[in-house]
Amino acid sequence: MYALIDSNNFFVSCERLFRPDLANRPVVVLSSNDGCVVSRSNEAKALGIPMGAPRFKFRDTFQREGVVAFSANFELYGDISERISSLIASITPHIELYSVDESFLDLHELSLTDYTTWGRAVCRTILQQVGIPVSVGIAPTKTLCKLATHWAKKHPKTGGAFYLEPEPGGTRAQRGHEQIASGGVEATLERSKESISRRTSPSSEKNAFREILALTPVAEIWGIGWHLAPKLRAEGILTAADVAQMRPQRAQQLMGIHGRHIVYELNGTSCLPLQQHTKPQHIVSRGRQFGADTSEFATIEAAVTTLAAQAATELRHEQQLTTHAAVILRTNYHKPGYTKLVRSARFYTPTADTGLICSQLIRSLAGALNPRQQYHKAEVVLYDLVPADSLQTDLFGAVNLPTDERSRLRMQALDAITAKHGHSALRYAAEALSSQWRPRSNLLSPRYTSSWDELPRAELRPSVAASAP
DNA sequence: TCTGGGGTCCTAGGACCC
DNA sequence: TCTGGGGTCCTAGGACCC
Repeated sequence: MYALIDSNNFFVSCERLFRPDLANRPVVVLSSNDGCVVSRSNEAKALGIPMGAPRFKFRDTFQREGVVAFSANFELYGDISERISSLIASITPHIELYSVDESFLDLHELSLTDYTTWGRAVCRTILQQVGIPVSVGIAPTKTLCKLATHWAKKHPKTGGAFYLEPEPGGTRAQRGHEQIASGGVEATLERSKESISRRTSPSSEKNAFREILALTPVAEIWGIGWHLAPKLRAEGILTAADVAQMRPQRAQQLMGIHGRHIVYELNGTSCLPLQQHTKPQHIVSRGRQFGADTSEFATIEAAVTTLAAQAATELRHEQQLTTHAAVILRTNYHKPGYTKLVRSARFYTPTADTGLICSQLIRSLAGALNPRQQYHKAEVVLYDLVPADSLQTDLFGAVNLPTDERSRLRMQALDAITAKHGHSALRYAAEALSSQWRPRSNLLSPRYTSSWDELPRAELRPSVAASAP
């Protein structure tokens, strides 16, 4: 049995944690450059602001409805996320940290008798100790946990937790392959939409499983995205109940191996085990859209150096080395004549040296830039990673060992100084050539929990306290 | 005017091996 | 009816997640 703990409107909830005055008001958090909406409070959702909405298209709504917008404050969200993770780790060691706001738990060692009561207690504890509202879904497979969590979120009556119990034998064995009802695909889709909007809760506990599957459109199933959903609908497969009744072979034909897994998982057979130990990454990348498009080399050099330095830092943190780095410059995708420029560098001795990676990438870029292009975004990608403790070098690598050792110690010193004195204490000079490229984030909240200068202040005034009733 | 960032995995096809 | 069989590796593209 698994549980999924999923924070509600996570980024917005983090902002509200320090701004209780924003409760019950429409609040959104924006992406980099304050471009798109990436998190919405329930009030903002109710105003019809969709996920990913470009801010400029909803400026009127924001103004009219008094929507409060924030630039994304990832330092704050990361810190709050860690607090929740460590709280969950005290419940069971069998955890998969799936994303910044979601964790799967394997419940087999907890010997619970009442899943729902346990789930509600988890919600209360996290709300009380961290201050973030979460939803808990409990089920025998991760895919069903997702559905259960979704249900818990949509229905306050659940108290934030929902246990989704499959019927014994699964839906497929009992019902066989369903034919599309008369009237064709379109009519069936319409009927299904109607039934979804009309009904909000299953009529009885006994039939809850089948009904919830029948009320879940295919696009809401974990693993089925906006590309596959129309393909399935064209086949007359409209809901999770329909997917659960597919032949696994057919699902694999339409959706690849994931499709087969989804069918089994919806029927209560687990195919996706808990991934407790994070595997080493295959790729490290850092990219940013510029605050304003540019063709100036110095600005681009500063951007690429900064991004490469961030990527190299992450690489060292992961204890890996790269043998292949690339820099990608793009013009604006939304403007005619979109184009990109890719240059790469190879390292015959694997490295995580910021200076080496930066200088090679900048060198590869020099002369390649088209001065008539307005560049919109830069990305640095490090691939072909190898563990830092493996001593694989090229044929002549042994000759360079003293150099490599000096590089390793240099990076160690850089990381130590950064850890003690902050990101900008020690930088490569090219980073400081220009800050023109930096994205806008004009609506940034303070880093309440991770910067001494930005801690919230509380003042106790004895006179006020004394005169209060 | 203004449209995010950072990842993962699978698949098909081509080139190659004996 | 039935081109030999059984592989590996690489890449580009496509799909997904939050």
